[in-house]
Amino acid sequence: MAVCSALQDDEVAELERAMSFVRLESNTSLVEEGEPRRRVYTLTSGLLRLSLALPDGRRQITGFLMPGDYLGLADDEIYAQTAEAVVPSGLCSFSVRDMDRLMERYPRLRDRLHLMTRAALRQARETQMILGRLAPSEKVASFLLHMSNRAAAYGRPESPVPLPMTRTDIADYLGLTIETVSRTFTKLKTQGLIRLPDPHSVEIVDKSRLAVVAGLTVH
Amino acid sequence: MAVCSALQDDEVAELERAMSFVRLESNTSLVEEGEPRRRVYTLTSGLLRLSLALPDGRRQITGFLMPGDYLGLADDEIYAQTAEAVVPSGLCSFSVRDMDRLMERYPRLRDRLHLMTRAALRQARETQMILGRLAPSEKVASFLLHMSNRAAAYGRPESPVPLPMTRTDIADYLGLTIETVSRTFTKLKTQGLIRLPDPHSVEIVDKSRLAVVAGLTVH
DNA sequence: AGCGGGCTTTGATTCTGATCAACGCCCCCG
DNA sequence: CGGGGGCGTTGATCAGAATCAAAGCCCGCT
Repeated sequence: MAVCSALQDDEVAELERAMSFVRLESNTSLVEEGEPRRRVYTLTSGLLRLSLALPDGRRQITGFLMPGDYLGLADDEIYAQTAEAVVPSGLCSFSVRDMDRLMERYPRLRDRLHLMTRAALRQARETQMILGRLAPSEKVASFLLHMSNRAAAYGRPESPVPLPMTRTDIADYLGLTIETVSRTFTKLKTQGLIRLPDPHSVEIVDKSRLAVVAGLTVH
Repeated sequence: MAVCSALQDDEVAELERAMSFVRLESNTSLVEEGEPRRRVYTLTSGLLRLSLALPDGRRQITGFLMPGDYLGLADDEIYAQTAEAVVPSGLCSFSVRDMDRLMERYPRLRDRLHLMTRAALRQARETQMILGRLAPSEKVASFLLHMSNRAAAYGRPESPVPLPMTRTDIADYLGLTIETVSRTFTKLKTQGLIRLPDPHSVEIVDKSRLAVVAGLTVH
């Protein structure tokens, strides 16, 4: 567990006393945007989507949470976004009060969480670039490379990238429609950059050409 | 100065010893994306733009810094984005080393900076929604309301909103072209929601209808 | 006062991605 | 075994933003 890696054994013991487990079914929500923030969570298994909603129902997914990621650290009085399970997921949860106490007591824990918040901010800014300035194929290509890198960071193979989320989720993450996402996958497949054994897994055939499509390298 | 508001008088004194001033002309850069991060800054006067660039020259402005805002807090070894002055600006600067020391010594300073980082993250996520899911008029309308609110937060009038940045900057912030930004301003003017005494100041005539256009209220 | 350049606005056209629509596939369930 | 629904793909059309182009405006400068 990521949270523990910053702690000594005795610290871990105390942390565990303050902690409780949650199990979450697919497509159920853990917290809703606007709810009072009472607990913070860390994902131990599965995948969550974080999203903001507009009054008329439009949705923007701001990110996907993978094991070791935190939820609720950047919010203040109320949660700023909704968190739902993409697949069955497990989480550890702490009351905000306990977590504050723990962070005060264990500077290394606090530092680690702050590092993660800072990384999340840098990530959010990268995403701003993707949303604001990339064409659809570039968006999808960089999404695939990003998911591939994250998988690799968890020691999983970087090539058959599992995409447990739906096309709707991907569209709402990239600021596209599902049709455009689907067509873009097809196009990348036709160009021989990826293979699509099934809709929820993508095999990256030509990573460097995919990086070119992503607009991250000069042509 | 915002940084000082979290400190006692004697703390302020120490802070000031570690600090140095920088003055920045319009359209000059303070730090460049990719440079080693040696100093952190706080803006005391003026306006900065933060941006990311693609190898082919496309640019995404991730935000505008106003007095009291910080620069370089979320980065690690290298700066993740470029910061340039929109208008002549003044900043206080600290070496990363000094700032780390100060944050360690003065928990209230550290907490305040972390709060600002968290707020920046929430802000970046709002911006993701704006970039990914809003139509051009909605983008421009919410940008105007946002600038108006920020002005109000600094005790300035909320209505003639000063927009010192160029149309290009606004376009690169909202993920649009300058033509679309310009046309959208004209449209909002025609609809009687705003007045444009000159290109760099916007008078908000009908705030509530502007909020409707921004997509933030149900029609 | 006249000139030049940067920024903004406006107009005409193009083109891409959204929308509308239909179909296929798969899985669950009766 | 047959039906139905969710999800994904594909196709046709449309709308709107990007692009291409030109002109206006406001400065500072000579």
